[in-house]
Amino acid sequence: MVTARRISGPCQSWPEDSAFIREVLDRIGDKWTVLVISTLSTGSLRYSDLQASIPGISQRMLTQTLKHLERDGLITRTAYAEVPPRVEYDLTDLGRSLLNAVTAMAAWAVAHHGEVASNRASSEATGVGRAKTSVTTPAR
Amino acid sequence: MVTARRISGPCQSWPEDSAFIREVLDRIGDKWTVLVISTLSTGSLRYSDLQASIPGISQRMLTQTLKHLERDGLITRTAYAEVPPRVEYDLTDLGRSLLNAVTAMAAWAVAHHGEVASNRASSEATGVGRAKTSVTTPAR
DNA sequence: CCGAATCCTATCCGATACTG
DNA sequence: CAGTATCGGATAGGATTCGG
Repeated sequence: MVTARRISGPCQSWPEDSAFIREVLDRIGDKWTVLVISTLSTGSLRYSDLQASIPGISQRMLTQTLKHLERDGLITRTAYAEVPPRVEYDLTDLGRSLLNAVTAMAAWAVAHHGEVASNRASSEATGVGRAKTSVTTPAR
Repeated sequence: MVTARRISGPCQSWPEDSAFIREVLDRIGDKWTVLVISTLSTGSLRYSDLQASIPGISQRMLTQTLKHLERDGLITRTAYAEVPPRVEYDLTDLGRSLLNAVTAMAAWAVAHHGEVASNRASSEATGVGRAKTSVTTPAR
């Protein structure tokens, strides 16, 4: 039985909202969504601009990501029926609001990636996550 | 720390930091990490408590997630050499700092999931992400 | 220029069984 | 109680090719 939950402070854990959180994480957790959103933060861009601005992306993944974002109402797609086809993508207000949350995450990453890296290195040295040697018998 | 952003500035995209962002997203983007972190936010818990508090998780995924988090220095693992084995997990300061960013994401999810859902529904009705009917010829 | 469609591979993740 | 080991299905995502 859970004994230690809700010790003190404002109810931090989400009881039934976890489905929503996972829904959002499935979107921003994939490899390219965050890059696309952040690239679009400067203003509308066309398909080829996006592809050029996001180095390792394939057409398949760019198209798929754009469709998902459009479906969720985070970006808009505007196709101009011109002789050389032109399509522009832009963030919606909803997309921009997500950008703020994403940017907070990015700030954390930039601020703490060194810490994480050094922890990971020392863990590898002591074999924390690999071997079964870690008993870490506490002074007790 | 790095304030590193500017909503309506000229150059929003991060040139070389994207690797760090992806590193963090690979961690919090997986299915269980956020749940584990948020569950630990109330205080230290043992293995079986975590498993009970996170309904659909398997031992495999719980163990793997815990190891990753420990390796990155986001949680601590303390094993007591007792007759019934007891292991406690706890967030580090680094883990708590990430929790803040994650909570911001969760707040966004709770605040806007309705909007996203309705957009997705109307997109499905008009066939935005499925058919090739969407030409959306703008007035131009 | 902007995709769609197909193929193929690596990885994720759940279920199950076993150990100390 | 707290894991480890192995199998197998499902999926992400890259390369390539074709269409409008």
